[in-house]
Amino acid sequence: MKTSLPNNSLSKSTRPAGPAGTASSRVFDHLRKDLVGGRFVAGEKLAINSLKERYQVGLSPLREALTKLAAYGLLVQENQRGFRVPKLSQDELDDIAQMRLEMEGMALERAIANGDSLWEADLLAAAHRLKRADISLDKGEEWEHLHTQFHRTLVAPCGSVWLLRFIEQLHDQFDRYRRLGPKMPTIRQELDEQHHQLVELALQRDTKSARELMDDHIHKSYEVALKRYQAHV
Amino acid sequence: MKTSLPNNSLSKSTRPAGPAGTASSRVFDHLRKDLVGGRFVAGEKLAINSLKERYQVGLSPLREALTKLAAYGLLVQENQRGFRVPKLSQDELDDIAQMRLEMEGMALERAIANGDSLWEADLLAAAHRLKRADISLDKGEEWEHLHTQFHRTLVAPCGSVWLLRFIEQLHDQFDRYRRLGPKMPTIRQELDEQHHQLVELALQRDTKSARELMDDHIHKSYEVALKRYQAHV
DNA sequence: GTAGGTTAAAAAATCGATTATTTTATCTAG
DNA sequence: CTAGATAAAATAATCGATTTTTTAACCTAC
Repeated sequence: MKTSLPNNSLSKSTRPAGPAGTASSRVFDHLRKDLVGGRFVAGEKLAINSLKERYQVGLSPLREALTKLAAYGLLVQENQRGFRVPKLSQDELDDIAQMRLEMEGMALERAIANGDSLWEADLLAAAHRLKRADISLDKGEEWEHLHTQFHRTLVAPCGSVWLLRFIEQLHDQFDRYRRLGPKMPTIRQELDEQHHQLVELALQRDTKSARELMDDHIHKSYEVALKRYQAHV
Repeated sequence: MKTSLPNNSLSKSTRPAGPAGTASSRVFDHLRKDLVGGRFVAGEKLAINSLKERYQVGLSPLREALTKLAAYGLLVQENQRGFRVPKLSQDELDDIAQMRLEMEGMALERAIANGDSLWEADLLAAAHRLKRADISLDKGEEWEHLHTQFHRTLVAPCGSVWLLRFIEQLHDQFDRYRRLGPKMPTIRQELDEQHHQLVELALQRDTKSARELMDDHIHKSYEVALKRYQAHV
């Protein structure tokens, strides 16, 4: 039972829906960002007609995007009564964090076992870009994007398409909590320090220490997210 | 960091779309069954217009269902060129099986730790129903449904909504391979034997043995699925 | 006043037709 | 013949209007 590498995903079809994509995929991307970034209040019912204006699309592509987001877990769909933003709860945050612990730990170990020198280069690059964005005052979503990208790169060569897929989904869910409230540069830098240590340990192929650090990293992030959630309620 | 219990899911909104559900959710359920049951050939491009007739719905609900299935991983959507049934590959089968090993093992251990006496009763009932369906000649999808139900019950009290969700998704994916070709009652009974042993070990709270058996069970299923895949190619 | 029922307004879901894009078939120049 | 361009057909995506269902407002009878 060996492991696989590339193949399908939500991504190929829907993510890089830049200027060329369909209306549906563009709204999907946009809404996804907005939901993860906390631009809707948890529990809120979505008024489809205002979304139509907000995102400048017709009903059909909008509904398709909402449907997809519901299947992905960023929305809840109730038959005959539309879509709403999922509520937040500590129980769920705990669940998400614990799953991240298990799955990203597993993925990191495998990535260290499989990753080649191209990966090493990508990793260094991703960490560097992240640090840069950290220093310069963050305009827009730049840091968030690079942060996501860094974690993605870290586990990319784990060899399991499904594991990567689940991890991505969990990240989106986790960020709904972590990104409550305003950004805190102090914490950001503290976590960023760990990012660099992670790269070091990965390059040294020190699986055990890397995993321990990853656990710690997720735990720290969890504490941040939890504080924000509690402050937010 | 404790664990959570109930909450959201794809299920609440979309699964129990019996007679009352929307057209979209009914087609979703139906298509999901058909895809998992292998009634479409892997790689095939779906002709939306024939699906419209086959499932007796209009374009909008049909497209919503297809979109949702793509987000769920049972279809692939390519911008501007519709939907197709994902290809099968041994790499992917290996990936899915390995992920099942990890995740269902984890879930089973947690379920044994958390499950109460109601769970014990449910488990016995589910195993019994499955055995009955096994004996009587299988008309329709009865056995498949009870089998799914059994495995769902087994891990139900694991305490993680997300873990359950991922496992369900992996099961659907796995079944695309396992259910290639005609049903084999012999193998079915052999696996069913393990189901009963699993119940026994779970009731005894013998975590270690239960997990080992679960690993073995998944491994056996994997070999069945692999044989079918190879015969199918 | 309040439970139960009726009606009006709002929202969700679906349909049928239109528009945009891709695919296939056909043509033409080299 | 064949590569590349062009036109026609097929398919995908989107729009606007209609139908269905839910929600809210308003009665009426106890």
